[in-house]
Amino acid sequence: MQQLIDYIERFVKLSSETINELKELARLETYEKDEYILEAGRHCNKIWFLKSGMVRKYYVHDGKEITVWIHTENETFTSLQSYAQNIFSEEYLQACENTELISISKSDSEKLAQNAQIMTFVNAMMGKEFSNIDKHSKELNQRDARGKYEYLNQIALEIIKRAKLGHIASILGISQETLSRIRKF
Amino acid sequence: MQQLIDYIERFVKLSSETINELKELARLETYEKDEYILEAGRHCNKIWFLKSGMVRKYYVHDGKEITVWIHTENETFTSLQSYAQNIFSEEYLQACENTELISISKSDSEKLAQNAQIMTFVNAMMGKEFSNIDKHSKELNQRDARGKYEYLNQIALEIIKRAKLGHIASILGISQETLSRIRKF
DNA sequence: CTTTTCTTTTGACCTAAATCAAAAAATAAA
DNA sequence: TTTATTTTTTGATTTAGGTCAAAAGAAAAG
Repeated sequence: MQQLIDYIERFVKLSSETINELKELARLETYEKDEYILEAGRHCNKIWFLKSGMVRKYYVHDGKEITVWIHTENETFTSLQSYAQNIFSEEYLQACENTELISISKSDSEKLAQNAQIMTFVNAMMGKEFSNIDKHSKELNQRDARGKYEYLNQIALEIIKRAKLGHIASILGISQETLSRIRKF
Repeated sequence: MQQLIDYIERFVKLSSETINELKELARLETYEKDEYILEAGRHCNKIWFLKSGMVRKYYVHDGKEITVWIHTENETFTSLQSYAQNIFSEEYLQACENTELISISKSDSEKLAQNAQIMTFVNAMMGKEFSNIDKHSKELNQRDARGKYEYLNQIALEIIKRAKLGHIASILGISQETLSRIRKF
């Protein structure tokens, strides 16, 4: 839990009351490798903080799994469209390794929304998340296969080091054979 | 101005006080074809509502203009990274036609932020904008050239009808020759 | 350990789309 | 209008990266 507090305090200093509130609302969840945190067709009503392990976000298009992103330690994530707009998720969230998460449910986070410190954090986090997606989509849409790989290597080394080749290739929108060839120069 | 109010009321019903507040803060801006609304290297401290005309958002990469998106009537837009994080914009906003905008400056919108109705609208708008970028990046990253064109044709017919071929091709990340060939089947 | 299953690499081939170049069409300017 | 400029189309050629198939390596299961 301290890990989550440290993470939030990189955005905003928390009072001890806020910390206590957080501690009451946050839940520890553990998942085995390959277990689902969220499946498509369900409502996503949580935000998660990744304590340890790795989580893959993907959706299915024409029967093929398209990996959107892979999250590693000390990141927050959710299925944003479903969470923000109360619609069914099109995305799956699956543990790629044994994983520990801290979750805050939507109803609970709405209680926290009364708290200005938490709102500052949530806004900063959302702004950052938004900027990231905006940036990634630009970078990945314009570069060639090697350029995409180098970009990912710069901004998300953990993914490159730990994720499966096929999943990385899918994030980049290239075939895994091409990625394999890029890797050995 | 009524046009902006109608637009907002698609998200949230406004009281007459809120409408009056809005009317005081909002400014009408007009731009000639090719004029800049925002240039890279400057801070973006406004949100705009597009009353009439067309605005292209682009950035420069390796000396080439990369068109990110083109906005048409009844859309709101800003240079989000710059606006949200107070950093220099990497994006240009340029009128593609003679254009009328309604602008609200950041300091003014922070006054409006005291107003719960406005906050509901701002959050809904941001959520929608976010969802759009998220969706577009997925769609455009995975499809082939024809698929990308068909996607844009579905979701943004105005762009297809009114924007220059080269700009559309740039949004899709394909060459304008390829787009020209796709168009005549 | 062996065997089975899953993942990555390698090779051969093919296709979508980029590039280069020039003509045609459309728009703007004189 | 005629001329100049910009935009779009068309053709020829090249190439990055996809697909298919099989081998090699690694991990998991027996």
